[in-house]
Amino acid sequence: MGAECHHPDGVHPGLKGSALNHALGAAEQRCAATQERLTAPRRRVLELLLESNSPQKAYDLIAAFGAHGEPAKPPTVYRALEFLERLGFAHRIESLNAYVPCRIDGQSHRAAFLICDCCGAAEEFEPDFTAQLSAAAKAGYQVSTITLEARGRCAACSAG
Amino acid sequence: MGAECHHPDGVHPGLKGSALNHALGAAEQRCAATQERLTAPRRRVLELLLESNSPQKAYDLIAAFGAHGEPAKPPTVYRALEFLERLGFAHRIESLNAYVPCRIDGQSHRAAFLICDCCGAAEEFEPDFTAQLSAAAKAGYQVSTITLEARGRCAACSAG
DNA sequence: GCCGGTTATGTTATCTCATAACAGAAGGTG
DNA sequence: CACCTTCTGTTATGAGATAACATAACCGGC
Repeated sequence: MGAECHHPDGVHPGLKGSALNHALGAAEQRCAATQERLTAPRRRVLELLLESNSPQKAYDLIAAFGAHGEPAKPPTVYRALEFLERLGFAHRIESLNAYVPCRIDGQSHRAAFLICDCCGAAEEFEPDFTAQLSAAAKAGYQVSTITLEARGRCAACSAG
Repeated sequence: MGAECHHPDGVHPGLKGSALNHALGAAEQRCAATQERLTAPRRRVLELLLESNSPQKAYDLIAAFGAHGEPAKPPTVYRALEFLERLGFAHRIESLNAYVPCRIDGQSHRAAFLICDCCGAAEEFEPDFTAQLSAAAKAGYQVSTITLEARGRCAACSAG
């Protein structure tokens, strides 16, 4: 998936087989616990995100949606993404116009990414926004969501 | 400019008259100091950003570009924005697909914004990325740029 | 069981955002 | 002024996202 290099895709290998089923099952459970429905298109989009090892563009998901190569209609996928983001199953990476499955347990409403400009990997990490939230409070802002995107080179690409 | 409310546009009033000319002059000087050229279209786009009190969409700039109502062609404005971003005169706000003039002196390569979902204001602040940079270093990343966008409500809209 | 509200999907069309590609003009240097 | 480099003008198209409306599935009360 590397845009500029041939380094291993590394960090998040993409799930398959039983690991994938397990992740989807966990999502079902989390939905059931909150009266939300993981319907077929939502489940399919989550599956596509989990299977992949790099951020996926909406139109990649649209193209890959059908089991036998038929694409989805754009609203189908955008609606599913909206749902998955709302429940914290997926994140949008603004600077890439792309989507990733959430790799961190729990629904934090906060996302932070290390994005490798070389291999295209996007690693989610647990952000410590203390400093920024205190700056926001000082300015009188009530922050509801906060995202951070750091661009650079991952360990493998720095070394290579 | 408020999307959802009628609060004062507040934080960054938008420059005009001599303040605007002064800001443009300062930009000229900074360009001259580094062998860069603040050409007519670049200067015009910077002027439009400085005049406004809220983040501007690219096509808003395109529409407002001409002195007598003639729009610019898209590449004209996008090229100017690219230049202004490169030199630190402007920032793109990813989550809005919009642009603001840099309100902080010096060329930091770092931007952080408090964005009010109520009145649409975007306030730039000096970020302290110590915590996140240390997390990135721990993961082996070499960070080149980093952006942060916090959504919420500004002081005026929280009060109102 | 079936009615009625609510939520989700299917479908068409369109809108917004951004860039590729290439020709020509302007600046700067020997 | 010849050359190279950078910037601009122009046409066309590609990528990303949503509006609007009709239909279908779910689910609670009765």
